[in-house]
Amino acid sequence: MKTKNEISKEKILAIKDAIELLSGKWKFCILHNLYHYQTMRFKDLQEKSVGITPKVLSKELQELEDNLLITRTVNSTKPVTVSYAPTKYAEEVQPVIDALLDFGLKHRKKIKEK
Amino acid sequence: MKTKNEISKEKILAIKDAIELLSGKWKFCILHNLYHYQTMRFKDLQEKSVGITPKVLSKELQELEDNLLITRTVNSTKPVTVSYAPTKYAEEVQPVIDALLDFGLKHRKKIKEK
DNA sequence: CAGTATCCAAAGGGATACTG
DNA sequence: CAGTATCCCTTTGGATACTG
Repeated sequence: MKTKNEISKEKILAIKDAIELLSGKWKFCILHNLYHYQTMRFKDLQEKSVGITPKVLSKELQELEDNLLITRTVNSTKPVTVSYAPTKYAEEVQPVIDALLDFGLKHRKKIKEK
Repeated sequence: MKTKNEISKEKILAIKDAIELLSGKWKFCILHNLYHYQTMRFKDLQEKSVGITPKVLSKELQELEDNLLITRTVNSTKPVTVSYAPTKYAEEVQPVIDALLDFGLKHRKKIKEK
């Protein structure tokens, strides 16, 4: 086995983190909707992400918030409403999405050829 | 809620596929090792992917092969050995890896700041 | 409206042992 | 050597009901 340039443990972890961040069943879908509408309430997200249950939606939103990709704002209305919006920082994931989309489209074609 | 350009169902699926493809706990690690060494045997992969069990390694390799990212070659030695190598097509995932790495590194810094 | 609580089924993955 | 077979635990996520 020949030896080329090694990739560091740090880099492996970084990639794993990035993958994990987008791996939830609905996470990408939520993120996409938020990019699209800019600001949405819990119920809006539930309706757009057809099939998601409140428990799961809540969990995924918390994780996205923990990762600083979205913000959660409580509005003093009656009854109280909550708005979710993508952060400025979330723009940093755009290149990842683009790369995933590009490869994903190619790959679907490729696999169909089999 | 304002309306911008919609993303198609097809695109959403493509992205989901791409994410799923890399989501296995060891898949990226295996792919990385194969890029690095070009060709490895089952046992080599097991040793380099510290902690993986043969059952899981076998499964992940099959999935990568199904997705045309690696090839599996049986060598007529005694005892029989098997070589795994990345395909030419596997180069197409490189931009995805790069984007994931780039974001992942930024993200790890960002999260530490919290 | 925006969640939380509970229960449950399926999938992912580890440990260990075995086989051609 | 290159896997398979079995068992089992943890995680993920769906269904349903309930609360401030």
